[in-house]
Amino acid sequence: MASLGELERAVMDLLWAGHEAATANTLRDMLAQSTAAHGGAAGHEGKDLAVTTVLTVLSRLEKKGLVERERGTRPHRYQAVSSREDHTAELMHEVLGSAPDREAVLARFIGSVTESEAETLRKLLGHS
Amino acid sequence: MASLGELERAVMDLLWAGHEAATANTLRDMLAQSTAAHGGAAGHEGKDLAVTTVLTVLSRLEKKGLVERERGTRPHRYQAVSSREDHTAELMHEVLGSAPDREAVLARFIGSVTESEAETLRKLLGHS
DNA sequence: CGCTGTTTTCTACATTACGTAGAACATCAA
DNA sequence: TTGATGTTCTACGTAATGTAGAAAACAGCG
Repeated sequence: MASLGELERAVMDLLWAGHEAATANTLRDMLAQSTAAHGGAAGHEGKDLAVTTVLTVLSRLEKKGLVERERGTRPHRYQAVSSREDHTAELMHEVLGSAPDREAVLARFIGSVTESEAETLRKLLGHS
Repeated sequence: MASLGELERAVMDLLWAGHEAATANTLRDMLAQSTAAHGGAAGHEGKDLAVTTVLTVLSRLEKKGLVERERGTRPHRYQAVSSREDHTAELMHEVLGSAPDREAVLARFIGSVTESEAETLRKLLGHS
């Protein structure tokens, strides 16, 4: 119960990137720009959406518990409930928990982590 | 591109459990039994499905690359392409890879791992 | 207070994934 | 060839998602 559609993900990416709360209009504009300036080939084309579309998506994300809004201000301001890192880590735990033999999964998982990441993990696990 | 429906998951669970290749009929029977004998409360009720239903699901799983079939034998025999552990670990990597700052995600991830799992990880990461 | 521009909510439709299975086609043994 | 058994095609219902117009709620200005 945590998969996102393409547009939903694009919106979350924006909310996660600019760490402040944003309005639907702001987000619509950002989605329209969506600079292909990454130097990469892939990437979302500049979608030119209606504000209502963005609002619908935001409502759905709110219902999913990923976004919360300030209702006080007039153009409501939206922000991610948790950071991208927290959310991703949570997702990883969900996936991990879906298997009976968690430790076996971890073994496979560790097997294909980059050395730098392995180093990070060693540090994090060091204490105790 | 890796989320499974309820029935798809049930089928994969069977294929992962009994490590041998199975026929659609066998799987249909297994799904019908689906012993509530786990002692647990939850669990899938004994679904009594048509064989074609199982075949459809198996085809879809094959298209998703999760299942492969022997076409030689007459009742085709189906089996999981990779073990549940491998598949789950792969999923975890997909999730992890979806974030820009992988190491930050790992930090959060490690933060909420059980002690026994942490121990496992230390062992696995032990030798530099 | 009523009008108008802005913002939000309701309602709606298209597309796709998935559960489900009948109809039609393929195959093999007798 | 025929019948039993197995597989593929086709199809429909439901839910999620992308998309947005219509309608309602508001806030400031005469």
